[in-house]
Amino acid sequence: MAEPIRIKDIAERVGVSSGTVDRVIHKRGHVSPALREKIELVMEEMGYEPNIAARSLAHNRKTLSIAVILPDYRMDPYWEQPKDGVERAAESVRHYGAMVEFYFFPIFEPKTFLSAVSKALETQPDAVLVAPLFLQEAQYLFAECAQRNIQIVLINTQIEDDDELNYIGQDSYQSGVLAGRLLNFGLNDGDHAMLVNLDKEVASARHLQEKERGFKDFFNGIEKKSVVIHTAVQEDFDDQQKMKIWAEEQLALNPQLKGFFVTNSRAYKLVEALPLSFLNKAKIVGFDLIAPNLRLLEAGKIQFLINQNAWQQGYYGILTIVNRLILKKKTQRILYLPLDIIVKENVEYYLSGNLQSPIMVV
Amino acid sequence: MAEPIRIKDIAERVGVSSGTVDRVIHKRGHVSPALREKIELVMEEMGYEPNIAARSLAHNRKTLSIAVILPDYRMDPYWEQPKDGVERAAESVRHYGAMVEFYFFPIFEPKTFLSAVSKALETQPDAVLVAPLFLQEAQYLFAECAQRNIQIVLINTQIEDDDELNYIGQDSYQSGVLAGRLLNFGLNDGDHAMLVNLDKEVASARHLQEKERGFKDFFNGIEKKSVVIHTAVQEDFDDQQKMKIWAEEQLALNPQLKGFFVTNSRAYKLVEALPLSFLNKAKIVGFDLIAPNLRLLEAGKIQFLINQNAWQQGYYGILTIVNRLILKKKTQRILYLPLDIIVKENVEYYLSGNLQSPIMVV
DNA sequence: TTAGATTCCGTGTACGCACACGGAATTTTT
DNA sequence: AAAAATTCCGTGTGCGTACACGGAATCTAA
Repeated sequence: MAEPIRIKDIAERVGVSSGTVDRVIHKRGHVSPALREKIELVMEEMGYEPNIAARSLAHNRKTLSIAVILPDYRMDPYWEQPKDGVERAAESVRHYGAMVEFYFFPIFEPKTFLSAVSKALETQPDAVLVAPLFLQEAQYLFAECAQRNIQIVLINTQIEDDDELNYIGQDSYQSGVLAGRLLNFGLNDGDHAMLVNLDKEVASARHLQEKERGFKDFFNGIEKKSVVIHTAVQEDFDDQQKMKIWAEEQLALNPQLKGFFVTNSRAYKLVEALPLSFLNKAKIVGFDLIAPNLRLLEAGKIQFLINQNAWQQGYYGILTIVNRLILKKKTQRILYLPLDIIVKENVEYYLSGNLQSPIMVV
Repeated sequence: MAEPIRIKDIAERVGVSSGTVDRVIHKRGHVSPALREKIELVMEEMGYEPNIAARSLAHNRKTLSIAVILPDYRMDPYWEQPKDGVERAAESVRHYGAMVEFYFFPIFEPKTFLSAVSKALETQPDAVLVAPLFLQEAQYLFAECAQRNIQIVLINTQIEDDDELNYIGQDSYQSGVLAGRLLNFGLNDGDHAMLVNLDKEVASARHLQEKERGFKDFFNGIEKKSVVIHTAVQEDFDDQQKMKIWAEEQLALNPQLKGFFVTNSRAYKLVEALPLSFLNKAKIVGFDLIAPNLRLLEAGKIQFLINQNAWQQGYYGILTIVNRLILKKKTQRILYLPLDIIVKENVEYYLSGNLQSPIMVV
């Protein structure tokens, strides 16, 4: 077995001390250009790989503070997942000196988002993990972080930018296409289907638009079958009365309606509003493994759920930050998490907690 | 932030030296019972958690040899996946002193399996990762390992045992049920479907039987629809001529045949044998993301692939061994990997290589 | 030419843990 | 009761890295 190369080895090879090599590795200057190049060359030649264990042992007196800005999980079960993922990751990296601090804001309230951002930035964090639901307000956060040199990682909502913005989450367009395919399996020629946005205008419509685009593109692309697509927005998803009335209207207007695609985690709200008689033959595709959806999946009222891996968004978000700032590993700027297709038979494997144990995180 | 508890801390608290605490931690004896209990109590109280980085730094001179016994990947594309997973994991844990050595045997040849086992055991490995395709011959391996105190981890084929056998892979029964559900989506009342075992008798039929049981149980459980299930075994899957003839026979015998479930990764062999005219309307469910299957999925000739996560079986297999024997972490004895449902739209996320980078493995 | 400033580089220590070694205390043997 | 054996426990060193500190070499200015 090839003995791992140590700093000492390359130091001896070059004929300098390990301290000098260290300065080159960390680009701390105070090394003559000629020497530096020579050392870099030898490092390359010998294939030096830092010993991560030793490294983390050595400089573990540093502490890394991470501010996590998320919608209040008490207002929407979806947001429990990233929160739980963050907590789990925080636990795993605690001995690195990484600490996370949560800043929750009521969903749908841009102003309180801003005040959460302010509070977070006041504490001078080294990094920020955020779900930038509001485009406008997020820009302010980005600007501040860029200026103060704060590492920033986005989850849930992807915002394109010239800057080095990091994103962990789903490919919205592709998830729309996937939803199209799944719904299509259950539909016959001539059936109608409806895409439903159970969300408020104020929330960043960006990723919902992308899903819509993907969904429609799928149905435009298929042959041998024609399915008519309707779209609808319903902001009053929390008012069960209104929902029921609205749902019945839709069914009355479109007797051919056989399938629904709910673009976020609120499929259960739609199911609760639909008449039972319709549910028996309806095909419904939604998102996310939250409790109310899971019950309906189990009961056969929802056919497919697409897992957005919200838990992982939080988990990998924290790991990415620690990887960058403490372990100094390169990490990819954009990480698209898998679009898991969930049915009754495989749901248990995705209820966060299965795949976490075998992974060694030091 | 709560300062992490060190050995030194609990030593001071008890009034002994760190060496004594160390002996208690590692159960190395030479500590009086009274003291031992006291130390254990204080460890519990203070919530001591070993610093894994320091630990792995300290005793990294040990080397761990792992023998990996798998079917020859050159004979079946499926077996490239666990091999690749093993190699990737081996690379990740190389600096722990873990070394893997492969022992391949021609698939379907129990005798050469035995000779691979012999060769492997001759090298006195500390652990064995094996796909125990042949029940009888595997028992010999198990007995030897138990006697020599060699850690053993099974992948692919689960063999129940009183002993502490470790398994990483799929839940075969459940994957059969899942296949049933997926196929069912595309079938109508009165359609016929066929379960096909493209395998040789000699291979452990165990997990194939389980899949069959699950598949049939699913169709027995559904209401409102009746689907007739046929089953078939075809050992000459490598002979394209025979396959074509056989396939046409089946179609002639059962004109109602609309769907196929291939119980292993050889769905592409069936597709290659089926007439094109039939393929356009056929529903086919298979296993595994190997190249020939992927092409057909892309082309729409295969509707669903169930991912058995063969790559992960190898990867986590090695990680589990290292976790146990080097990092001395507890690991679960049985790890059922997710049954991923793969269609054209989400396949790219599962082609091993996406989720590996953000994970910190030291 | 020499003192002072500056650039460059080597030395030493700490991180938390594992383990070898040897000393002290206790028990057993003579 | 002294010697030997045994049990019990403390000390010290090394793992590979990060980084503070200070010494040596080079350069600048007088």
